[in-house]
Amino acid sequence: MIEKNYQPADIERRMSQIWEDSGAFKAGRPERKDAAPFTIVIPPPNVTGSLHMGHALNNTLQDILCRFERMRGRDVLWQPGTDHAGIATQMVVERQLMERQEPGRRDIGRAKFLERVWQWKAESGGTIVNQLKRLGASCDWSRERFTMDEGLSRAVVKVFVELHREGLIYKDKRLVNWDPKLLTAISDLEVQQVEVKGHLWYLRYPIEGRDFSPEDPTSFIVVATTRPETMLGDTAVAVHPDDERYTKLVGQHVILPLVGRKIPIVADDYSDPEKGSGAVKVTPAHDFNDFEIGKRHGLPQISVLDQEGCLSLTDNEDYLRGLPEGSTEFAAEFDKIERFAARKKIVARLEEFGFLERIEPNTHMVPHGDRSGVVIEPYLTDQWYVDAHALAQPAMAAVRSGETTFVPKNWEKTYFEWMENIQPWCISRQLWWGHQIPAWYGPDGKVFVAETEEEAVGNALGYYVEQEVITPEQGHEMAADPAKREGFITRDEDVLDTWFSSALWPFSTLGWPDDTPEVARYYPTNTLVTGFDIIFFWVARMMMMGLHFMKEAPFSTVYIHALVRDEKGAKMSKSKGNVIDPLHLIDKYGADALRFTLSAMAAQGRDIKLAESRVDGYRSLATKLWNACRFAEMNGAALPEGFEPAKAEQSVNRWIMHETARAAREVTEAIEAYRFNDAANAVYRFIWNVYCDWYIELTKPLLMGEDGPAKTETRAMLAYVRDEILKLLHPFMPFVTEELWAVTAKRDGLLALAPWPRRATGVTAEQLAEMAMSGPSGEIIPAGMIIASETAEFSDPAAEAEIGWLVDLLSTVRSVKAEMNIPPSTLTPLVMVAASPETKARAQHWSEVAKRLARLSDISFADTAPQGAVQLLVRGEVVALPLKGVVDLAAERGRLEKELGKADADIKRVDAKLSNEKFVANAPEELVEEEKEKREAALERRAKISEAIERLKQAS
RNA sequence: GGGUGCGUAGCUCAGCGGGAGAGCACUACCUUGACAUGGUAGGGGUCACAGGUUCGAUCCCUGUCGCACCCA
Repeated sequence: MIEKNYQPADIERRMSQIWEDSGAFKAGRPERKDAAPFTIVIPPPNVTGSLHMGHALNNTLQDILCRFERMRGRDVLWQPGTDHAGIATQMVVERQLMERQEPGRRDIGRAKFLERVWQWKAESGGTIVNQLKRLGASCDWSRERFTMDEGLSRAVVKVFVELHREGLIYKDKRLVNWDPKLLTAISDLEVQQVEVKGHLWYLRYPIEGRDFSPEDPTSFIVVATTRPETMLGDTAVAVHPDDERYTKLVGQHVILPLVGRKIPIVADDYSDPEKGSGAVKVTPAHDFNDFEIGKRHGLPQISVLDQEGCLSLTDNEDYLRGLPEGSTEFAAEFDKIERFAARKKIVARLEEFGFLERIEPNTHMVPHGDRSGVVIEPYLTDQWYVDAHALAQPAMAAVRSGETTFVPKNWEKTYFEWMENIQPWCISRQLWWGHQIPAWYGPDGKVFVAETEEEAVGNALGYYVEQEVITPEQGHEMAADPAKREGFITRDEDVLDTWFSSALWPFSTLGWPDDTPEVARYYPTNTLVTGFDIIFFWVARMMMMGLHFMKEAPFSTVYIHALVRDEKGAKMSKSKGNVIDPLHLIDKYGADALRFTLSAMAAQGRDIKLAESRVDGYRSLATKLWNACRFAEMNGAALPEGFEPAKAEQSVNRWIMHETARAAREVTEAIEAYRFNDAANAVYRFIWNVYCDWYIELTKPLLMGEDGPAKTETRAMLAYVRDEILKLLHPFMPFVTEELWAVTAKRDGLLALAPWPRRATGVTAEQLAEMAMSGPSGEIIPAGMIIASETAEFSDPAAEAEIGWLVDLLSTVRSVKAEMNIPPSTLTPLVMVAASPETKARAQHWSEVAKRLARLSDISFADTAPQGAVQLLVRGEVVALPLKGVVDLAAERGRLEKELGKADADIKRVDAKLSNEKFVANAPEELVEEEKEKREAALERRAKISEAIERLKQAS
């Protein structure tokens, strides 16, 4: 029995439980061992995360694909899990310690702190997973993975060691994006460029050998900078080689103000003559561009800041090297001043000595850490790098060759753009939470990389014994006792970038590096579904690692979906306060409504501006379906064993079969092409505008009439189409459909595992039959369901023409009656004028339906329209409503003349085309034919309308 | 500065060479045998602007204006 009201919250809770208990989403179902696998790995959300709209969209689309393919009989693995989110997680736990007024991270030490992180993970790490379940994500939850799992960690170590052995991972001293608050390097992609109203400071650098005077422009060169405090680390001044103002100065030197260092003036293209003074200061240790200039000109790199962004001068050998006498005083005075305070102080000092020419307001982009929010410092440090350039080559080739394709295709351009300009990937992070780098150092700093500590220590001790740094006896002792080697052999403290482990996700989750059956069966995966903002994070890196270690690209299709924005089109962000919480929408409208909304709006290549009213609107679809199913139930809808819908005799039943087949085709093809919005709209239209609006209305007389074969057939068809609808809608609205599936008939299996109305390509009819016959627990499924999957090719143009005529008739009559202001309660007679035998038969057959739906008292036939009747054209034939007395004849004449005008306009337009020689010559033949037919039809219409007007004249 | 995409009904969006559609909102009417979370009928758009290509442009090309995002 179907409940009276549709209550999503209740249904969703129950269905989640049923899916979980039945193991419906488990990959590797025995009865599908011969079926083609379909694999998707979830882009693992941060373990600290909670569901936002982006996740909701991303996972809805993945779920649609998975449920669709599962119903098509494939062995679906949707691999779920989370990533350990190094910085984010560490911050969460540190904050927690602070809030609880417990000792901080550094106080309790690394081991203890990591314990706390794991403890946190056990308590709160499952939030997002549970939220995904609420959304209805049909992942194989039994296979859930975490990037810090033992298995995945082994994969990370193996990959690191192998890449290191191949020279693709190395240690280097380069500039990194340094977060002075979190005290770690961060990735380019974790840096947000923020527009800041700053200044451009114009500084006078005295030219060597001339007497500096602010009054004498020949005694100095002016450089413009947005970061005056870095001037302490300047090692050159650059001018453009073609800039004639400075040609003579190239090769000369300037004396760095305050510091006293002698630095060269070099010619470099980087300097823009149009900007500032045309001369720039070069600080290789504090600016990415300057770093490159420095390399081109062999300049020293002088870092003047410490990890926390304070000036570091007194103990700084690089800084002090080559400075004149007395400069230590300045160093002592400015040492340890925080960078922004230092800026003020340095500018003041420069001004005091006449080195400051002027200050201009200047709006520019300043890098900020997206976690810490502080200004990021380009900072010179030793870090581990992956040779991304080398790994990118096969990754690009795979896309060029079509091994992997992007949908929509234009994202390939973004992918190539990024891959071609890829920089070495800095993978070390100065954090505790993450995969600690498997590298050990000896006393001389020599590095030993190995998969295990034993191996690394063994190698190291062997090496130092051989080098006679230690004796063999010492070596043995140290090997046996970690305490003895402490201080001699030390492990690298740093951990790896979270994305390093995420890059391995498509194969590490399947059990690699072990040789598991899952790796063999499910790799490479089929589709990756992700947002474009993650192309760089994810797609690129998984492609690199997948190709390098598995020799095959990790997925054949990358579907890039839109960003979900607020209804005004702004990106949702906490700071803007425009975030729409998907869980709030789920609570309010149900997960099904949210999912349907997101899919209906997921047009390719376009962002989703989400308005809550749309969700509300699509909830109505669930309600509508609910009530349609109630109607079917109340009217004895039942699918008898052996029912063959294709053999239905009633034209309305043949028509709905025709429409069902069409809908199934549309939905299937749209999902196959990742046109989720088209698929959603097709199923929406079919349910509401075909099944509910017409089929149910047209069959009411049959269903409520006397028992007989026609009624039996209609009851069967009502149930049959309902079931097909439940299937077609299931990927979009899994909860309500699964519930209705369960309550509308005695079923032998879940809807989630029922066969799709159209056969999957690559699955034979035999395979399908086999799958259909043995349900989840081996039970037998009625034959009707097998037929269901076979009849989707059904087509019946005759039935379509008949019902089409009926629909036109009813719509036209209703429209005119409304226009004439005839109250719906007034029943009026209808006269078919000079009806063809076919029309006459149809009219007789459908008279009861027509009378009810168009509020008619009677249908009769005549050779001519009665005097003073309203005359209508339905598919080329005249239908009259004798409304003499009810109708204002003048108004009716006005209406007809308007119609006549329309017909005339149509004829004129078509004539204009057809009389255009160029059109007839150039347009496709069938189009010209079409136009001719249009002309004929319009002429005929015009004649009938004229006739009607004549008749009306006679009446008045 | 470079790139990508977008300006279509009051709002949110489809469509994309052959006289424009949906949902919501709006108007009128309807407690008709599932559904008022409903039904029926309707109003509403020089498809941002200006050129060009074409027999024909909302759709293709160029430019302008406006908006958004990405990368410097």
